[in-house]
Amino acid sequence: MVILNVDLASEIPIYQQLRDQIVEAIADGVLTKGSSLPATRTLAADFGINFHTVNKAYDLLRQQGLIQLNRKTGAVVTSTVADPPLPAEWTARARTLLAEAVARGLPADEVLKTCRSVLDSFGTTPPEDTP
Amino acid sequence: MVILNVDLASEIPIYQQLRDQIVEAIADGVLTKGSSLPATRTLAADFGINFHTVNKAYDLLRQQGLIQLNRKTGAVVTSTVADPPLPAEWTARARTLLAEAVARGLPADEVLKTCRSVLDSFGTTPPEDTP
DNA sequence: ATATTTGTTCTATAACTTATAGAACAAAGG
DNA sequence: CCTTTGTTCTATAAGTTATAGAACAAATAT
Repeated sequence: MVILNVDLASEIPIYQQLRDQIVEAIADGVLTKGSSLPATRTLAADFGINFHTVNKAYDLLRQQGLIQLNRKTGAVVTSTVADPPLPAEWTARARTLLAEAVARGLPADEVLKTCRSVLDSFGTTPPEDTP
Repeated sequence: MVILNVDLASEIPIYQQLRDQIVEAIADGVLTKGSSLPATRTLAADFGINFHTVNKAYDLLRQQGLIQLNRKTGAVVTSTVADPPLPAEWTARARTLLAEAVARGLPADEVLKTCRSVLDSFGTTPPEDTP
């Protein structure tokens, strides 16, 4: 299973950390269509957190169409979103993030280069063996 | 003064909305070095919010080196950050945001194109007349 | 020197969010 | 039928957000 971790000292809520890491694992190709995620109770036990917290992360991912939740068989990565336009909310967050860099004085080209580096880093992690 | 607005129904905390909008105005060139921001009490009165809330937004901006707060003369946009490397936190947020797009199935080139569009949109808003 | 304006600090309350907790239910596979 | 998994309900506690009042201090204008 892909390595997830939880930083209890982080300002980012735990459920958000889990969701973020799973999204990044999908983008990385580490998790692909059909990959299973650990059960909510298992992951909770692993991290010493509550399974409701894990469930909240999974439910976010389900709402975003990235995973499917089934009783007994558990959480599974879906195929990529069939019609994946970026929501307006995504663009708003991108605008804020990029504005922060530009407001700091970085040239737009350099910001774009950083984004390209991040995008290029996806897919370099070997996918896990799906059982 | 640059148009700020507050959406009380938003999930984004009020102080964060104000901070985000000011950052974007700086990136846009609408606010430049030396531009004044409204006083905390003035902005609070304009929006029917508490001046402590506005102060929290201004304090974030001050911590990020984007504005300077002076008693009596108020908040002023500083020159761009002298040595503006992007903090690791910025890159982490970029990674999460970009991962969301890629996880949805968008090709990296298309995501990059969207980022470029956003970056290109900065600076197209005419700067305000600084009094 | 005083008044005014602005940010800053302190204390306090209320509502909401996050995380936890327990219990139970329901679906599904072995 | 048992086990495993997600789902739902109710509840509490701690932290965050926003508000509120009051006061202080710095700085400018008069």
